[in-house]
Amino acid sequence: MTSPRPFAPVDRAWFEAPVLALARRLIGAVVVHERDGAVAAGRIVETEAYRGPQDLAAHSAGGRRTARTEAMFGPPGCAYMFLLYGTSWALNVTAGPIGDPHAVLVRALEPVAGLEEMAARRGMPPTRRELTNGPGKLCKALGLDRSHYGLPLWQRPLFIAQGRRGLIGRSSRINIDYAGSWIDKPWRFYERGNRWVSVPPRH
DNA sequence: GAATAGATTGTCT
DNA sequence: GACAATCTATTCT
Repeated sequence: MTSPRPFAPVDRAWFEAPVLALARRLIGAVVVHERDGAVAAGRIVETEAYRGPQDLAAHSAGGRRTARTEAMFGPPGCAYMFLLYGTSWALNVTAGPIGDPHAVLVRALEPVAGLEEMAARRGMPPTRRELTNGPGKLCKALGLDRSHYGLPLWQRPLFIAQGRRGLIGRSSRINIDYAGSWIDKPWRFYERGNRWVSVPPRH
């Protein structure tokens, strides 16, 4: 076994794209978290775009700007972390120019490095889909939480690296029943046929 | 495999 | 005090 190829952060300009384009671009890219000399990383296989202030599914709907949503209003390519149901953290990549509260939710990863550490954090074998096939699960596997709020994703210790592109599909978003007609927007992107996608889309 | 209920806490009303 | 871009265990079939 050779040691894993080192991951290189993408350039800051890589994130400068409309939120839907960025959500698509992120499929196949790799999230890398370095801590204490250890690397945990996973290929992104599922994302969702959130485009406030118009999008009622976004936390920034109606231009709501609070301590929680502040990162969405900042520069693109930063981590917007938030807590779900009091139990799970979720990772978003901010998008759009400064002032436009857009973000891309990372919903599922295919583990590519640091498998043993991820398995230990999740308390299960690294071969299980449940290791990283959901927004909360992948944050727990990578060791991400509140402390990563607002970090730029073009530099260590938490960054995006280039990865192999796959065939991309799209569908409506998951678990946003409160969002009226915005439920139906096809703003979820995923890699077709990848077993780590959280909810297998019906085609 | 599908459906259901309970957990648990930061954020906002 | 209510709620949430979810996860897990449990109870069916």
